[in-house]
Amino acid sequence: MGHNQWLTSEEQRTWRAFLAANRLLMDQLGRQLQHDSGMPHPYYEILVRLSEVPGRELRMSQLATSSMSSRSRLSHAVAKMEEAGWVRRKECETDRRGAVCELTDAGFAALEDAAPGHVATVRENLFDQLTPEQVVQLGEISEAVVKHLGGDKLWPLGDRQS
Amino acid sequence: MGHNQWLTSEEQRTWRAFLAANRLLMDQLGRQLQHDSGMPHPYYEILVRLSEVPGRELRMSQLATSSMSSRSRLSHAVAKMEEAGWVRRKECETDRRGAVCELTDAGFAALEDAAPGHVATVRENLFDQLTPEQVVQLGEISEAVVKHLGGDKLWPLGDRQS
DNA sequence: CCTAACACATTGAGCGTTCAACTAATTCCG
DNA sequence: CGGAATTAGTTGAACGCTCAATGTGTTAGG
Repeated sequence: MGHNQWLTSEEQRTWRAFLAANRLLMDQLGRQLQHDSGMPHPYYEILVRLSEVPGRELRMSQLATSSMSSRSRLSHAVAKMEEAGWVRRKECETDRRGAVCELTDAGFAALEDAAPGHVATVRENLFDQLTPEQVVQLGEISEAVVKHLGGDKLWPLGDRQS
Repeated sequence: MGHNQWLTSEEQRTWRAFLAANRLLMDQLGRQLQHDSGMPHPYYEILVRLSEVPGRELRMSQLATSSMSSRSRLSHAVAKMEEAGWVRRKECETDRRGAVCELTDAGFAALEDAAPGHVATVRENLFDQLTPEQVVQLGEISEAVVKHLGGDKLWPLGDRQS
């Protein structure tokens, strides 16, 4: 692994602030979404992915990686969301093992309902606290981490065309 | 709240990278800790706080805020860690409602066992991917978020003496 | 071909977290 | 002082996630 065994004091400081910021931010986001829209944050992310793709449907596998879920997590989540009527499972034409997950109109509507409050929370608690340069910096830092953790296959993050 | 309703495209990009980085990083950390040391990441953080304080004991309430737990979460967590023998509950002398949580020798040992692997994972997946300037930037960004989210009362984060 | 290895997706048990409800002690204030 | 509001901490049910195991379809290699 890296250089020494321990963190420098600058790294320590950063690490602790990072942990605190993340937990506070994510807790806040989750609370807001759950309270105002009755969905946990990961479900929201799944709906977003589906809503952005042509046909509003995706193979379970691609939906999993693009929403950073394990397959298992996604299965459970889709089961719940199917009960809620937000999503529908279909068989895959080209691979009989596969399943395709399709966003329903009700699901799209739920997403449209949830989005404004969610975005406002993100803005208030993150972007309103940062300078424009810091927004860029945070993006670069995050992309470096994602790149290392194999998130290559995530989506346009690398911003080549498409 | 903030300016407009939506995020700029730069903010969008940053936000998605940030979400991906966080989930990938935290999942990795949790997996490593659980696998190698049999504890979830939040428990590790609690042990760390206790280990750093004189007497290795803290009021439940302070332990909760300093580890960014809800009271309820901490109660459940301490119950589990008490079963594991890592921690012990004592009555509070000055407030009969209160409880004090004390780190046992076994708990300290468990922490010492877990630390090297954990730190190595943090280093490999975060700090080794960043330039020294980015480490500073991430610290500043995180502190801005923490400050807004009322993490004032967390701990020396604001780096006044103490 | 036909089997062995692999990939897709689901399932259930176990666990940690949340939320709301609750007990009990303390503080505030008229 | 004495009652109301606040604060400390716990509890149980509901729920999402992880992990390991399973079923089933696909691909590769002898």
